[in-house]
Amino acid sequence: MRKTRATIKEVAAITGVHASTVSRVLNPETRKMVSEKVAEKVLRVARELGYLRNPLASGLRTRRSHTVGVLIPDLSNPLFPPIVRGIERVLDKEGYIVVLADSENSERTEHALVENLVARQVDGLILATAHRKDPVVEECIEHNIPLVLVNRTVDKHNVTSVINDDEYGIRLVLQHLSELGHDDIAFVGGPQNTSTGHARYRAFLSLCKEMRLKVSRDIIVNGNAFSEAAGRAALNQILDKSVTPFTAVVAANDLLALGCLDVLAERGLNCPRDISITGFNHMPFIDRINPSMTTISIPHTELGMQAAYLLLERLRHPEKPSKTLRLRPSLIVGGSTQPRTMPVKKRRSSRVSRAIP
Amino acid sequence: MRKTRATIKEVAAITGVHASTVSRVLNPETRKMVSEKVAEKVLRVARELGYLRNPLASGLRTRRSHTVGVLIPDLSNPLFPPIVRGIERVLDKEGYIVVLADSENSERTEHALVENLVARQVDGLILATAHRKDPVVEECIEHNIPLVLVNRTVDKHNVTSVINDDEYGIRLVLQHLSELGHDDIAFVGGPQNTSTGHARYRAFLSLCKEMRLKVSRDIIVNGNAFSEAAGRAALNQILDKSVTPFTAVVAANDLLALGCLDVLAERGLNCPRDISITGFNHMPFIDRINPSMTTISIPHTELGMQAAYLLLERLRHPEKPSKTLRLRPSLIVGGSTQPRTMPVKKRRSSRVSRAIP
DNA sequence: ATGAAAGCGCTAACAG
DNA sequence: CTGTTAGCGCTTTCAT
Repeated sequence: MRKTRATIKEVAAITGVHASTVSRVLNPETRKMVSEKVAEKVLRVARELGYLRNPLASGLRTRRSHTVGVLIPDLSNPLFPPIVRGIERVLDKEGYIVVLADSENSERTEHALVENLVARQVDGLILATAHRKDPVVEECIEHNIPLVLVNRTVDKHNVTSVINDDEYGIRLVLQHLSELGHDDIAFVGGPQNTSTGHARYRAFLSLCKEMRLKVSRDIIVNGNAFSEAAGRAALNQILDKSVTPFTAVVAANDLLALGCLDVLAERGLNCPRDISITGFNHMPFIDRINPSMTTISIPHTELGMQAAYLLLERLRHPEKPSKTLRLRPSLIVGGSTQPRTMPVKKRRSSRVSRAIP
Repeated sequence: MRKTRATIKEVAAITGVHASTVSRVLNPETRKMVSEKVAEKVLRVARELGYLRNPLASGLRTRRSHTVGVLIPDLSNPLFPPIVRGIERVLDKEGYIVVLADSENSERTEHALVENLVARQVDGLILATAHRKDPVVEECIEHNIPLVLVNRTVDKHNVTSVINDDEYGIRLVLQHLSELGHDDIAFVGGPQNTSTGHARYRAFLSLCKEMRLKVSRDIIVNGNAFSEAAGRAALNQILDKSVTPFTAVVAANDLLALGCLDVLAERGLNCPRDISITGFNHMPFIDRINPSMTTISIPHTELGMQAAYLLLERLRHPEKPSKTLRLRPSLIVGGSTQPRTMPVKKRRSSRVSRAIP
């Protein structure tokens, strides 16, 4: 490669044809308009010169940048890297590049980033940041920007999205606990302004009913974040204020579950002997902690790949209706759950011992 | 925003000035060439129309895309997300966007990705993929692409890079173990074709000498990857073939250390009672496993941020000589290390018990 | 099947 | 200070 890259014009000059012919050859869609002979020659010269199409120039002309923006709330949350990877794997193969933006969980940042991406003519956007009511999503819809949500949905609009089947995940967890004999089950949920937090909470309520497990509101608390701190706070609240005894805790996410684990340890309770805990998400290395976590494994990479496929489809057929893809998770059984051992009487006393640590 | 975005021309027409004047106003560098009055008017109109500069067009003209490519070998390795985040935080503030590419550890992919990025006129590249001899790096240098390496260096060229001070990290680890009374220390290293693997290995050797710790080649094995499997293989090899007893293992990375932990458990040895283990990198959640890992915490986000700063500097002053920034890590003491308890005699017998599990 | 010409939106000389 | 002009590299009518 030389200091300044070869242009279509140079290829044309050397081949002895006009620039537009070269353009036609180099563009798969118009290749057939040119005779075999000329095409071959052009291709040869282009290769010799190490010609690379300048996407800025062609994008300026065609208004397509072959660039996709991906917005992530927090790349250091282990949930997202595999999603990004899945997205990238697909998009790269299709000749798109991925512009990654990490909003660091700030909605203002998010807005600015989207604006920036749109200014840069991204062909479409994949958002992993969406809340149930999300102004940024509204904005994209208004401006008619091809959009796919991943791991999230919004309430109002019917936006194309690919998500985990959270109800099915909660079902797996409850079935597992139920088979182990648990039927007084506490719930430590996630923020209700996210579709995942909401869906898992709703699923817990409705499935408990369906499976004839007791539902007691005082042992159900939704945290304000998917974090260890929120998990600690929620379980502390339950243990301090509830009157209903329980033998298991369903957490809406592994981080919440870790927080719960801490609380039990602090209060001298043993997991799983005294209380079983389940997580959700199957974070990397979550099975290496002690006790290893019983949790729900979500196909994150697949989530990303499907999101990319859906976006490509949207780019090619913008008129098609949007749809939601739900991927099935699976249960990972770890050491954090075990058959319920304590008879009802004992549980009461144990509850007291928890309340007065 | 309307269907089609406002252009500089429209702003000019409405304001009653020429397009170039608008351009001058909108460009910070040339703003002062225009009178206050006109500038204000232009700005107002631009805001009203929701004007956003088209970076493709300006990039085509100026040959600067304000885009930076970031190449990562494996985003699902928890090492990299914080680096990417740091890069992004800085670059975003400076008006650059980050095109992320994950080579999935394949050199061919890496080559293709770089070519693609270069074709797209990225202003510069940050590579976290570099090997000690790296053809892609050579390529970038040849083509004179502003380049910064992060977490890696190459042997041959003097490429701007920002890395962890691995020697200092190993020093911290050895000091810690030495203070605990260990002086027969095994080493499970990483791949020697990476600068990190190599540096930690060299540091281990030289610092053992400096600190008067015994160095026995039969309890020093370098794995072929920074992975749990490689760690397992290496420690198994040591335990099966070595004759030198040891009371501690220094692993070049947390994943390797995890593999070592597995091997000990399989062989009925207890960490830290029988053998202390140290990791390197301070992976998220590594302190939640059992025993929690004594390891070296690397300022990953800072690594990324500094890489971004160095790249910006390179873009603005390409003539300045390249330099290497070394960031200081710190020691995190966990439960995987404890004072050496076994007297020498006992160690021998314990070695036998390891060899015949 | 190919060439000519125009223009995507912007910036940079050059005038004035 | 501001307008004129040209052109970045490519695609796309429209002719031929």
